[in-house]
Amino acid sequence: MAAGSPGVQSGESLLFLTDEQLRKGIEAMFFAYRAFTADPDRILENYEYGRAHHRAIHFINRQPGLTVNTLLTLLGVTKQSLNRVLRTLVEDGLVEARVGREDKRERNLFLTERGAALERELSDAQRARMRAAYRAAGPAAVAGFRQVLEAMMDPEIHRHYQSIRDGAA
Amino acid sequence: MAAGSPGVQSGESLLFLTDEQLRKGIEAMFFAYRAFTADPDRILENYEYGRAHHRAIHFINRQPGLTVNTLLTLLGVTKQSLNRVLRTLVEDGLVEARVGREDKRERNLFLTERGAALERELSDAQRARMRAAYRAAGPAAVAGFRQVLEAMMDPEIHRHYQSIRDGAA
DNA sequence: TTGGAAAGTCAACATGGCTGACATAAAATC
DNA sequence: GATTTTATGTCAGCCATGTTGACTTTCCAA
Repeated sequence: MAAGSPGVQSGESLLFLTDEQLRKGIEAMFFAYRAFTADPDRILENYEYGRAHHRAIHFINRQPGLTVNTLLTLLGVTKQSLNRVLRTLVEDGLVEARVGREDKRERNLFLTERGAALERELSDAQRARMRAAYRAAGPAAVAGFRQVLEAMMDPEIHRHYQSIRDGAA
Repeated sequence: MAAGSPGVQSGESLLFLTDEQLRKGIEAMFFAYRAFTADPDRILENYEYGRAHHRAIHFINRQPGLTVNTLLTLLGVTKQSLNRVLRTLVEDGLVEARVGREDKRERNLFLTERGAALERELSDAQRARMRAAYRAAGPAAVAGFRQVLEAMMDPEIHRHYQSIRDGAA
């Protein structure tokens, strides 16, 4: 592993690929992600929920009616983990799981009014921080931010991401 | 909460601040961070360690001789949580905790050769993904990526980040 | 009608957060 | 010199959330 050696430079500078630059990116990801989750986490403490509930609520709001299996793929956890979370959300009346119309084995997930209210509270907080960061960095930086993040995702997830990226339902 | 209304546009377009754009950034952060941690996590499974050990090793490698308290601040966890991790790393001979020279209450943390070897294995894997993403996105995008992440951090952590950003020791 | 997929459930376990309480050593302060 | 504060370590226990494995129910489709 040729540490820090960007190799012979072609036309464009490759200095942005040094180990030093990569390390800065890695640390920035760590610190930024912690801030990114901090606001919703604080809100969730007031309820009896955790980050896992937030994620489920987010994607159900995003694609109302999505199946458990789809949600499983998006979240990248086991059905047992997800089930524990979904059960409490359904019991508490934040999520409704309707039997599928075409395939009755499937469950289509929807937020109730209460679920939507919590989703709003959580995403308002998360968006506020993101908005401040976007504003501070400017539109060109935001474009680069998204480009790098997309290039970092696992290809299969990136396909999912793209397919839901531009349309709500 | 004026959902999606960027308000009256001044000279520069504010379309990048719409809720839709923010939502894409939020989801991109989630998916990218998962990929970001996936490679080290896979390696750590072979040892008996977890993500917490990785983080400790990373920062000890970054600032050899740093104190437990400093590490605590960087990681943002309780001393009990960190202690559990540090104890196993010291017992297993990956980390050395030397009594402070000036203040003997302090412990200065260093990686042993074995610790440094694991650090290299982990960061090589993490850098490989980051490098591929950087290369795919290009230098301008990388600059924007870092800008947005820095703007997203909590101010206090951002100060820490900046102070160690450009120098190794 | 039967095989297999989708979903739900139970049990058990690991990791890594947390709090609270307490111990020790050393520095700092009175 | 005595006291307080600070840095660290440690024990015990709790919680959230991830895991695997085994099993059941439902129901589509061959």
